[in-house]
Amino acid sequence: MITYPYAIAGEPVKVHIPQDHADLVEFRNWFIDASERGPVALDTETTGLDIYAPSYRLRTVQFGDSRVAYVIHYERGGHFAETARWALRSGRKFQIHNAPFDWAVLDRHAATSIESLAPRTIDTRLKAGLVDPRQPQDGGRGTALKPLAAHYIDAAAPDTQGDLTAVFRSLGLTKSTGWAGIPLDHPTYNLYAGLDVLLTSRLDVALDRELDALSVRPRLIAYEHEIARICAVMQRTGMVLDVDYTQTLHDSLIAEAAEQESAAAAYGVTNVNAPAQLREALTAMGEEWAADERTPSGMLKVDKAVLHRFADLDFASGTPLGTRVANPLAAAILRSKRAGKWASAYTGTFLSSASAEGRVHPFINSMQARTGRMSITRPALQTLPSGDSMIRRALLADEGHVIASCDFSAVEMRVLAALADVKEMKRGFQHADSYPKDEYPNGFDIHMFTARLVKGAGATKADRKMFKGAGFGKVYGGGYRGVARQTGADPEDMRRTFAEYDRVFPEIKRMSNRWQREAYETGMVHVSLTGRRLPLDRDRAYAVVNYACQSVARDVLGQSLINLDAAGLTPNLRLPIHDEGLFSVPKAEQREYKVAIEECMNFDLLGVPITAECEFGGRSWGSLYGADY
DNA sequence: GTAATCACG
DNA sequence: ACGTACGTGATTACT
Repeated sequence: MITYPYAIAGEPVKVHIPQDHADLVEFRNWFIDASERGPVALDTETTGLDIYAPSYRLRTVQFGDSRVAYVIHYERGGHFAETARWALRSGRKFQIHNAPFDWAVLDRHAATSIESLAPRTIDTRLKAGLVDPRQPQDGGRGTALKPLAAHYIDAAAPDTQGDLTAVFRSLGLTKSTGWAGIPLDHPTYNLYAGLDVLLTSRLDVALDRELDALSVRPRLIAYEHEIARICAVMQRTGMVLDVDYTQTLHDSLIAEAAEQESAAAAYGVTNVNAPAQLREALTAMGEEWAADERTPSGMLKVDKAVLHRFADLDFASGTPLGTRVANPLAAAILRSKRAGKWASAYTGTFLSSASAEGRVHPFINSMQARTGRMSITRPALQTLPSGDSMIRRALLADEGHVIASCDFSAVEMRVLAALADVKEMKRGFQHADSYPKDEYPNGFDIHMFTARLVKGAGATKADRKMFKGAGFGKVYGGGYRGVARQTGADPEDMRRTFAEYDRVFPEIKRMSNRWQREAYETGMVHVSLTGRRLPLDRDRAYAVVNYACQSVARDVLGQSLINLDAAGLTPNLRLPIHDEGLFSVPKAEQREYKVAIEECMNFDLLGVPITAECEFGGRSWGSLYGADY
């Protein structure tokens, strides 16, 4: 046995590295004892983040408690791998920091399924997010192990990930090649691998104390673990990539970007992504900027809106306006930047992240934003272009299946009505089905309802648009000026619309004031309906309305995922997209699935019906956005 | 690392 | 008393 002594918070700890069969037996004996006393901390070291790539390897599996850690060299195979799998499958409880990552690794590379591990996992990252969800850039500690360990355990705890990159460099490796290339016996690598579980073990105890002191509901913690499991299974399932289509599209986007870039070069622009060059060339062509077309640092803006104006194109549709002479450079920049971005952010990542089986497995972070909202990365499948179907066309339902999308109808408005107990708004949602068909030909619409409430039966589409803007303003905690700026409406008209909105829905402002007052009294934290802690920025307390609505809307989606899982629909789930679930459904059974899915996504929230409707497409996701396949 | 930009709900 | 637009991820240029 190789042993590295260390100290955490002034207490001696040991990191053991078994070298032979006898050492592994010693580990087994420790594991039996330790796991009888309580949960054991678990972590893995791997070759990187591309879990589904053919060359991926699981290098070590670490187990530990507050005093002792064992680093099992899984990569050596034989008894080493066998011993790690024995412990993993013991049925014992584990503490993991950011469990979904290790679940995915162990599921694919250590034959231990997510379904087996998740019910006996405590994720310290989830717990930390329930204490304070803010990321470092928002004034929080973030939920990485390092800052949490520094705060809760030992301010001098090493930055095990960050310090290793320095070790990588000293070995002639980089941040990306280091994890695969560092020798398995490297002392720092092994010590830090062990420290991670020692810190996780101690962190769990500290977080339990904190959660208890803050009266965070145990039910909420359990709920988040369920959602994390469902999202981890979604990641493992992944989505079918139409590789041939994607490659062809990728090549044509690259060609388009190059072609338009050379068109721009004729005007002296050698790099369309360099704002300074664009400003100079466009100024030289006689273009002029309005006073508000400046970046926060005061430079002239050369964004999509400005370039559309110069190119005489409608911002939304991209069609020629005929209001001025179109600037050919602006048009070339727009086309080149769009094609270049789509190739690098979308088709390129699809191709480079696809597994050998031709599926993409995005990382789904089930609790990422400060409101608890989920995020999806590598690739960012929540942010694919929706105005054009070509990118979504690359992603397919399974063989013999079609894509289905089930999205909530105006969920944040409904949540607002429920939370603030907005009488008239609740009445509208409650009777949504009983209005005459000629009043709402496309189904009930809250914005038209509001317009009619104020203007009577003669309310127009233009009225609806104004009240829709006001509704969004309320949900975002904005004012009439901001909404007017965003929507292009006249500020004076919007001011009147806001006043009328407040008159028919007076509860919103009252609730906003109450929430803000309560937050000031209780340390700038709003506790949501589900018990989630939502820290507020002192100078942006008005954002509480948005946080409350966005966060409860997220929990509506979370509850839907749990309902879908209970109904056996997790194998069909593909992605959670804020107010929508995306599914792959057998082509011949659409009718049955529609009933089953909608059953899981329709429920009551404090007297307000939350409604969702399933829409079916063809084989590709793009079919829901106009593509013919 | 920060700023600017653009994609989404 | 007044008024505040919310939350993300990814890429590229630049210091």
